[in-house]
Amino acid sequence: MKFKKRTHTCGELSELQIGESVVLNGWVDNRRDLGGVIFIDMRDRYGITQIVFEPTFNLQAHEDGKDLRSEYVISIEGTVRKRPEGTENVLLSTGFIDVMVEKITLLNHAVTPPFQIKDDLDVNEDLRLKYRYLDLRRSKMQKNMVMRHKVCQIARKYFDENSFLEVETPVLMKSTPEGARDFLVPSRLHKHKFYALPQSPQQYKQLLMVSGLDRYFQIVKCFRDEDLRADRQPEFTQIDVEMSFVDTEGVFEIVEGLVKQFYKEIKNYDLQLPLKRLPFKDAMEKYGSDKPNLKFDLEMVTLNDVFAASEFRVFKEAVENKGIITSLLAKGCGEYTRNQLDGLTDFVKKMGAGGLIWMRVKEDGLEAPIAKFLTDEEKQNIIDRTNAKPGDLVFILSGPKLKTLTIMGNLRLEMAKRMDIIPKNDIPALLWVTDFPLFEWDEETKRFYAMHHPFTSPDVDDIQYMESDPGRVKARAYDLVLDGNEIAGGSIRIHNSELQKLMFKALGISSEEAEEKFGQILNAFKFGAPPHGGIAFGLDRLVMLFAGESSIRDVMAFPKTSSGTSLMDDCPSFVDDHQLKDLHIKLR
RNA sequence: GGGGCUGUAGUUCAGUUGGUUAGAACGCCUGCCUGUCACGCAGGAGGCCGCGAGUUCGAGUCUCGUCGGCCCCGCCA
Repeated sequence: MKFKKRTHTCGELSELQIGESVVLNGWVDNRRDLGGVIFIDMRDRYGITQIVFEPTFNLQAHEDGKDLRSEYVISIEGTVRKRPEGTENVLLSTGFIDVMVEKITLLNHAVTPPFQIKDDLDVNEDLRLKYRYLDLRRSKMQKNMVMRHKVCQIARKYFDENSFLEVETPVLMKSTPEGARDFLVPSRLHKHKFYALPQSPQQYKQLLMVSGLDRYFQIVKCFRDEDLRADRQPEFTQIDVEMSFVDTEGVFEIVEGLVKQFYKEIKNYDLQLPLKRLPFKDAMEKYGSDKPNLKFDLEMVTLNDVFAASEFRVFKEAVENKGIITSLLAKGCGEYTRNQLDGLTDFVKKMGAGGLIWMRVKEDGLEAPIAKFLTDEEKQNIIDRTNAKPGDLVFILSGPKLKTLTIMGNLRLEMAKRMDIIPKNDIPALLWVTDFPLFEWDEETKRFYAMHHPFTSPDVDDIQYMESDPGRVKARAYDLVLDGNEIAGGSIRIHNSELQKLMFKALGISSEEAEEKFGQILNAFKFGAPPHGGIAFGLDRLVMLFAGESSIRDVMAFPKTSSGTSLMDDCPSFVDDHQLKDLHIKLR
């Protein structure tokens, strides 16, 4: 089919081109046939231009224009004309001109789409996902794709300017059962053996440091076979970074520079550096989260000392079991009904809390179901420590430390929503969470796991406790948190094979097992590994937050459903028997 | 693995206590209309009420199961 190359896109014509002959290619967006004259909004990625079919201007074009329908693909030749006085559309950048059509070429028909290609139309997400290629025609989705592209380009430019090399790492690699579940790929050439898709290029980027590449980055797909969430997909993209001869400060400096650049170019916002830092312990105790949302002012207060000698059984147990008693002050919520309080009790119980203690603050003190178990001094201390005023509500939770703090942290977020104290402005609440524990105790398997990953360096002062008291060892690990979302995480790594062996030992991994699973990295470290560290951004999450979306699906071109399927191409799917035979796989 | 929400024209939804022929808006089709831009006006087509059992004289509505979607907890080094 013959058609002319476009002279302009649908987003760029203005009064500057009045009188010019132009060619536009694009889609029929909206059609307004007034009988004597037909207006069509012609759409492409760049915008919308109104084209006009008028019989007095061109009789044949007007005849042809009658047959056009939504989403037809067309090429038109015409003349740019200033719109008549009073018919300008100020909502469109091209709204001061029309293109009077002289010739129209129909490039393709289109059946009526399953949903209208409009931004303000509510469509169920499953339908959008099934027809993702149509969903992506909507300008909102195109804006998101453009923003994602911009974030990548800003990162590439920034890293390039700072001497980072973009290096590709393998997608087929060895399975490392520490951490998330791997996606496995069966090997045809090697019977009964499997590749794994990377959860992150962690080991490769460390090996690149051993190679002396000094500064590496990669915008890279990662895969984790875990249950999904609004901000979690089985395959996702990281901006992966690693640097040699740096400590925590060196990583922070580079990352903060990048984040500043993001805000400058995407939000036109001047981010003040350095960013706030908060040790993990404080984050947990004040906000009940390792990714605290500091957009609003609401802090938890630990009350263990207040109840150190309490006779109230619940508190007494918490103190004796080295648990925690934490409180949250809900200002002005003293009038909450019993029904509301029961709802909040259910809320915390669902997360595993034994119950929720609440106290209404009155002029003459505390009113609460548990008041009779507390001394006057304890009551007064609660008021003083939480800074409660009459009309307020105090929540108290007690139990095992991390679990209880986490539940209170969720209650904090819930109360912030109910109290409507989360500002809707664009000012980012960015901070570093630092000093994570190196190890995390797992009740189920009764052993320590690496909280970050097994290559994370311990705090130098804590190495002495790695065997005797692993729980108190702090890691040189850090997360970057934006408005309550973890957008990046990293650490200074171990670069010494002896320390790495000690780490594996502390994790209960035998030297044989370590050799088998991580032999390459232990071996590499013997050959002069430089001190190094790095970080990885969750690109999807970052773009989601920049775009103001609440799901990363809306910033991914072809995402999966929350059960990990693709409604568009219907995967995962069954495969032919001969494929399985090639792979030496028998299904049960 | 657990909890919650959800499924009715192409789309978004309404549908009363279980009761006649399941409605609205948008979209689609036809006709009229020369300055619309959510064009307007007139007319029309369009339904396996996700699927399967059950209760009932009678089920979109009640019960059970099942499939899909969304959100959360666990999980996510």
